[in-house]
Amino acid sequence: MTLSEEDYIKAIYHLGKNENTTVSTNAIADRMDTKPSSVSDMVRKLSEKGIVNYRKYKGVSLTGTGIKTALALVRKHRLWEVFLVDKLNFSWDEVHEVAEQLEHIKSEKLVDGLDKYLGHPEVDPHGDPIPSKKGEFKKSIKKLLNEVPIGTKGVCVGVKDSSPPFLKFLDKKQISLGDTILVLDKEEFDASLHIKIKGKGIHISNQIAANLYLKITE
Amino acid sequence: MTLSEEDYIKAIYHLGKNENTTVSTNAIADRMDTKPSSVSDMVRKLSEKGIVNYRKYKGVSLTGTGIKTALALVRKHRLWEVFLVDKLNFSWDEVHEVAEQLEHIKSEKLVDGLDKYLGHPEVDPHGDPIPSKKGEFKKSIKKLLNEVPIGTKGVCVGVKDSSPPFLKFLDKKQISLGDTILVLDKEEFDASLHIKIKGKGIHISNQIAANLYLKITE
DNA sequence: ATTAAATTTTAGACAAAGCTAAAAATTTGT
DNA sequence: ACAAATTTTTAGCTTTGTCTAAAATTTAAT
Ligand SMILES: [Mn+2]
Ligand SMILES: [Mn+2]
Ligand SMILES: [Mn+2]
Ligand SMILES: [Mn+2]
Repeated sequence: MTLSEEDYIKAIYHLGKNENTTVSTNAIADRMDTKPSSVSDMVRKLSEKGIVNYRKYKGVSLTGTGIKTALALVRKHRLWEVFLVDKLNFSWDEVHEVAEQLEHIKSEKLVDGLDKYLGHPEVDPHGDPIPSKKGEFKKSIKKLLNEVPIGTKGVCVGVKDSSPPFLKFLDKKQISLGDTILVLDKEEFDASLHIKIKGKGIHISNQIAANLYLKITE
Repeated sequence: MTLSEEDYIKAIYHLGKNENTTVSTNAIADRMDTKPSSVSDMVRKLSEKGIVNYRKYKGVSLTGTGIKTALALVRKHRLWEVFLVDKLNFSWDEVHEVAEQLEHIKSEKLVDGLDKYLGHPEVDPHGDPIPSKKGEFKKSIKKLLNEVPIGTKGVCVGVKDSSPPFLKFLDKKQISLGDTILVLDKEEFDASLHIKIKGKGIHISNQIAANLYLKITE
């Protein structure tokens, strides 16, 4: 499998929304910053190799082997992201480009070793689940922090309100994207939340929570 | 710089024996498992890019930029080898193939982060020196263990006698390739050696020492 | 139901990196 | 010194992955 083929497989996988819905030529071209004609060529080749199902003009989807291949790549990509953040102190937004390269390194022993070394992590720094060696993984969903039940744990992955005052306020409260948040309790009076973040408990208003997206696994 | 170009640059560097002697087309082809005609093509291309000095039929050598590029690659290769052995418990002889891939990952932050994370190692698991970020590094030489002065430290990199009895004996003494050895003392009587290996001191005959190669830096 | 618009595929070219076979240059042996 | 052997280069082809422009197909609109 070439590097290029692998990137196409991943793109088809992600566009299929973790389901295995059929995706269009243009969608792949857009995502990969390439031309539709190049996609047509590659998709025909992958089809001949039995990695995708493809009928001209009708779109493309991954076969069984295709899905397996995609999951192995996603696994590698996300494990490397964990490595970069946990061990080399990369920040949330610096990991993707490098992981995009590292995911193509071919060595089963390396992936297994990395997985073990990192303590078999279940999610990457963006809160996305890491498929197991066998390709099993939990679904993840994105929700507003004020809408999840007490006891929920997830990764802070975005803001609804991106105005400077709100971002500045988050900064003051030391809440950053990529932080893991655990909902400890909710006040009945004003629906404000007690959460655990970066090891310590803090108290935030419902209004804040209503503007923070959490990625929750399972 | 493409992956292929990088591998050629490294080959030319290594064939130049860490000096910058001129190397032949066939030597490159042999080392890279490719055909001389392919080498001719690539060498012309690298020459046009200012990475090698090349006169037809007269051999090739690295330019200043060529050497800098080669050293950066060697640095990455050897840092990854340290990572694989120290952190993921790869053995001595399993690292090369994977490092051959990892050395091509492009990210300055990654290399710097890795270097720091590994504690700025000076030699790789084979006892070869790791160039600094600026391209400085110490020379290394290979000597028989019985020929080095007291106080010498190096990596066990090979045996002179590779007969089963000797190898079996090394195994019993728990001396393996890749081990770091420090010469503590030498007995005047029989020139036997007290060495430190794997943290503890042991005593070995001169005959053993005379069949073990040590790679010494500086 | 046609026509227009958008999407997708095909045809033809190109750059990178490799190969084989043939030609050119250099080195070696006598 | 000169023929033979070896080394190196060139010429011509192949594969992979990309592109542009044109043709084909599907979808949307009137
Ligand atoms: Mn990638
Ligand atoms: Mn991620
Ligand atoms: Mn390499
Ligand atoms: Mn090495």
